[in-house]
Amino acid sequence: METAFEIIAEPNRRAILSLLITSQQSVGEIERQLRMPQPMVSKHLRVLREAGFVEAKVDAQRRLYQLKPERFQELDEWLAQFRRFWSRHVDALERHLDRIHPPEETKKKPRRRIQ
Amino acid sequence: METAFEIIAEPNRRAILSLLITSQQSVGEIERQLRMPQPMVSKHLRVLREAGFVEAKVDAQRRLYQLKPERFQELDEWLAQFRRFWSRHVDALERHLDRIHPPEETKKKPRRRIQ
DNA sequence: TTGGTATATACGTGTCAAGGAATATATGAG
DNA sequence: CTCATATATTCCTTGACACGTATATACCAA
Repeated sequence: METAFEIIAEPNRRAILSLLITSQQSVGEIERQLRMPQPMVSKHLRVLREAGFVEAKVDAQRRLYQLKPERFQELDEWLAQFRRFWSRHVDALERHLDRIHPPEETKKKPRRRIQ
Repeated sequence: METAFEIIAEPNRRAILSLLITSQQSVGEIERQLRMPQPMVSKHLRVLREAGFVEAKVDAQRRLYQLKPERFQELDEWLAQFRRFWSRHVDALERHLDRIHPPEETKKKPRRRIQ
């Protein structure tokens, strides 16, 4: 279990990460919100921490976990390779739809010129 | 193995996907470029095809595989949740670095004003 | 038909990680 | 100290899946 991809392959870990977007959370808070046994939460948090997705601050008996950005950027960079590819397709779809159903004259979202 | 995340957790599958960015490829071409046994290539391609990451066109005995965009967009949407979070951090880091080591007067990349 | 090339599938095996249960460690309160 | 709360760790079992080998299927050529 080394790559960022393997880490986020696990659904419960993704759930934890999403929870932490809003704000830092203690283990107990995560446990309650996700209705997950506490040892399971701790184990997933350990994986996330060792992988660099989160970090923990000590607060008395509690540990407050929060996101760290680096690994997300790494994922984003991999995806970026494909972005040019799929945006080509979005453009093609847009052109197609525009032909079927021409865009209205709205000032707000100027449509990209064809060619 | 249902989610897009599980599909791309496998390194060989990511390698195949990256290969296909440039252009469509036959199974044999992938096999040679990745130095991977042919049955392994076929099996990973099956997973990728059933998951909607690629599609195959028949060309005589060969199958030409190419990328499909939808699942990539799905991954991107998940990552997007975190983008606002990590860009906050990039900004903070930039401000920090600027304080340590003030930016030169270069016309090309105007630095964002602090506050 | 036979043979050759290209790709897919089936089967057996080993590894690895997720999950559950029990227990350990740490900190605070009284 | 003792008890309670919060979190971490250990042990075990089980299932999934990646891989290798062998074989099957598909298509073309002669």
